[in-house]
Amino acid sequence: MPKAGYHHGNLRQALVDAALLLVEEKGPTGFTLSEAAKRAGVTPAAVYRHFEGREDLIAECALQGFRIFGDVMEQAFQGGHPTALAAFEATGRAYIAFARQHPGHYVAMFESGISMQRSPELYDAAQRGTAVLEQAATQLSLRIPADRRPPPQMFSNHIWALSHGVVELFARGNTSANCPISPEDLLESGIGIYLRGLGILDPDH
Amino acid sequence: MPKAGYHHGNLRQALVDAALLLVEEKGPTGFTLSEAAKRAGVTPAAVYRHFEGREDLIAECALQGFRIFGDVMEQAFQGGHPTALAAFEATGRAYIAFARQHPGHYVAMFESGISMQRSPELYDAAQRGTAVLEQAATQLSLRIPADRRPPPQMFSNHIWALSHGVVELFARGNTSANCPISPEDLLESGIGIYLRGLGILDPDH
DNA sequence: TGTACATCAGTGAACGCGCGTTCACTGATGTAC
DNA sequence: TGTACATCAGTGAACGCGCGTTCACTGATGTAC
Repeated sequence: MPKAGYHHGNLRQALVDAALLLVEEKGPTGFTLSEAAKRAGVTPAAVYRHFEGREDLIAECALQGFRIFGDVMEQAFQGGHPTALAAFEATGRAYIAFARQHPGHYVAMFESGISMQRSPELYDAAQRGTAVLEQAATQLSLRIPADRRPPPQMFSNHIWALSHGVVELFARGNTSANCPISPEDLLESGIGIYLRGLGILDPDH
Repeated sequence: MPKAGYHHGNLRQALVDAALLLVEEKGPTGFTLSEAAKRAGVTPAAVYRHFEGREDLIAECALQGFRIFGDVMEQAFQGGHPTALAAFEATGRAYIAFARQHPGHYVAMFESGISMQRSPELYDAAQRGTAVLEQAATQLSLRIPADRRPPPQMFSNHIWALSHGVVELFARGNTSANCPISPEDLLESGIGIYLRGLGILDPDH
C-alpha cells in the first residue's frame, strides 16, 4: 500500500480526479475549485494545502494528461516498428483513443485555456506528445523522394489538426454534425486518403 | 439612416458586438452579461429589454456568426463555378478567412458550448454553412469514378475537421505549436495533399 | 511500551466580489388631437 | 404648430448565490524519549 496522507489518503490526486470528472461533465466553463473540493469530500480551503489555487489545479490536470498522452503515443509508435507506416497509423489511432478514454484530460489540455508557458514542466510534457507525432511523420516521409518530400513538421501538423478537428467536432455529444460513421473511422479514412496523397499509400484501396 | 432606438440607437446590436469582442478577447469562459452591458455603456438590466438572458445573448452571437459563415461560404462556392475544384478550394480558404476575420463569432459558434438544438433558427443557420461544404464536396467527388467515390459527407467532414483543427491549434495565440508556416498555407497544403489522395489533383505538384 | 510533544492536513467561518436576474421607477421619444 | 398623453428603453437599487481565497483553529498522525 502506497503512503497514504495523514487524514484523507492522497487528497491531492483525489482533487485532480474530481476536477477531471467535473471538467469532463461540464466543460471548461463548468469547472470550479469549490465544486472539485466538494466532490473530493473536502472543504475548498483544503485545496490550498496541495495547490496554489484554481489555476494550479487545472494545470496539474493538463500536466497529467500530457504525460499520459506522451506515454500512449510512444507506446503506439513503438520506435517505428514493425514498419514506419504501421507505427504511424497506430499513433493516429492512439490519439483518438486517448481523447475517448480521457475526455477530462483532453479538455484540460486543449480547451481549458491554460498556457503552456505556465511552467517548464507543462511545456515539456506538452512537447513530448507532439514530438512523437513529428518523429512518426519524419520517419514515414523518408519513403518519399527527397525532392518531393514535405517538411515533416507540416506533415505532422496536418495529422494533428485533422485528429483534433475530428475529436472536437465529432467525438463529443455534438450530434449536430450527424455523421453515420464513427470518429475513429472518420479519422482513419482521412489519414488514409492523406497518405495516399503523399504517395505513401498505393492508390489501390 | 436606419431607424434608431429610443435612447441608445440599436442597443441590441451594440450588445451583440460588445459580447463578440469580449468573447474574442477572453474566450468563452471570460464572457459575462454584465461586462457586455458595461461595454455597451448600459446597465446589466437593460440587456433584458432585448434578450431573455445571458444564454440568449451568446446564442444570438452564434446565430449571426452562422449566417455570416453561410454567406461567406456560398459566396466562395459560387455555385461551383468556374470549376468544381476552384470552387472547392475557395470554400476552404473562405473557412479560415472567416475564422480569422470573425474570431468572436467563431468562438461563439464552436466553443461557447451553445446547443444547436436551442432554436430551429440556430439549427438551420448552422446547417447552411455545412451544406455548402457538402455540396462542394459532392460536386467535386463526381470527378472520381463511382466505384471508388467516397461518401460526400465523409469527404466534407474530413475537410471540415482539418479546417477546424487548423483554426483551433494554429490560428490562435497558441504559440506553443510553433509553426513556421501560416495557418492559411497549412490548411491549403493539407487540402491539396488530401485531394491528391482522392485522385482529384494530379500527383505532379 | 507508554507518554509528551511537534507536525501539519483539513476545518469552519469569514471576506469581498462579480455574477445573473427582478422590479418599481423615470424620462425621452413618438403619437393623437 | 402646440399640447396632452401613452409608450417603453434604460435606470438604479436590491436580491441571493457561488466563487476564490485568507486565516486562526483543531485534532489526528508521526516521532522522540
